Amino acid sequence: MQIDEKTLISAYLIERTAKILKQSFAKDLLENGIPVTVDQWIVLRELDREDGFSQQELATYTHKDAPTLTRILDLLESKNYINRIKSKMDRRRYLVIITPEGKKLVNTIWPLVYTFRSRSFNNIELQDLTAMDKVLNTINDNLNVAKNEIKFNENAETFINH
Amino acid sequence: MQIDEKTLISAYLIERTAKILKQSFAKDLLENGIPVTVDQWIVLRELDREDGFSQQELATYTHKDAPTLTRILDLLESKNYINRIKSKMDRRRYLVIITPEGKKLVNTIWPLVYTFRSRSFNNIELQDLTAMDKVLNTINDNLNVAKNEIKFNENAETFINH
DNA sequence: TATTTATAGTTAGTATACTAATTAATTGTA
DNA sequence: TACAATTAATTAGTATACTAACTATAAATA
Repeated sequence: MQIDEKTLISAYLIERTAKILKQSFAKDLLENGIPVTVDQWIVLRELDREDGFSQQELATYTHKDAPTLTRILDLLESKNYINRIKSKMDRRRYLVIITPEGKKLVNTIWPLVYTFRSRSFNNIELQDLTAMDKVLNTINDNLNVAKNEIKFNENAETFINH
Repeated sequence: MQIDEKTLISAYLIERTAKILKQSFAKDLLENGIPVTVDQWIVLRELDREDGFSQQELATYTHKDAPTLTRILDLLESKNYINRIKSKMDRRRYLVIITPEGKKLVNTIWPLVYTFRSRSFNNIELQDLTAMDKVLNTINDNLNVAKNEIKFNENAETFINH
């Protein structure tokens, strides 16, 4: 097998696996009657970790753009899981706060996440995982995207889809 | 570092890299004045490889669902890159055909793809790539999705985002 | 053959990614 | 201070993913 064909399959696998990870966890949420989507969960989880962010900060941490975050927050607010509070320091900003109901929902979801993670990464050897991370980091470097990014090992939890 | 934290970072990297691969190639298309999106390219490329498929077959090969494919074909048809021809054997079906203009566009895009692939997979060692593929295949197996899938090495080209 | 069931494709509606434009408020500067 | 530039958030529009419902046709079966 030639290197070209090899990288083609690898790129396919990266894209396919990312899609499957998201779809599978979405299915888990649905089957457990969780009334938020995967992307809403990402935002809610971050707010549970620490709230009072401006929307801009929250967008950065969750790797969502401003318009997308606006709509996700609209949905979360209509379900009473978050609130927007006008900042007194800067009246252009809102501080985004998670509600008690939001915190309660987050606690319901975490066990599903842990189960999902151990299921998806079952039977994988640590040395292979290390090699994969090396490849993925290299691709990211090659595509010149890591520069303004928050370090992976500090903030992976705020972006990952589950 | 514990295994839990390790898998968290790995999952983050998979999802992030998939996103970056797509975004970067989309940027390449845009900067080169290519008048189709990445997903339209995926469909067009498959039709250039072999056309005359029904939409259902095309949907399977490109990993798109029927409504998504309908809309992508609508866009490609309005740009005169493909045509739908009513099947005489089964009048529910269309046969999807690439036009000469479509073929011309595909030939314009291929060089961008090869450049993109070698750029993104630069500085990567073959043994690490092999380990990564092993991990990704295991995750796919763990999430029970490989069963009805076409074998990766036969059809990666039809799905990959670039 | 008539009816039921299944299939191909489309349409409609929601959620998210992305770009561009808009509004309101703040900051920088002449 | 007045004006210009910047920033935070929203709104609007296009593209795609996903689900559900619908139309037309074909296949299965009573």
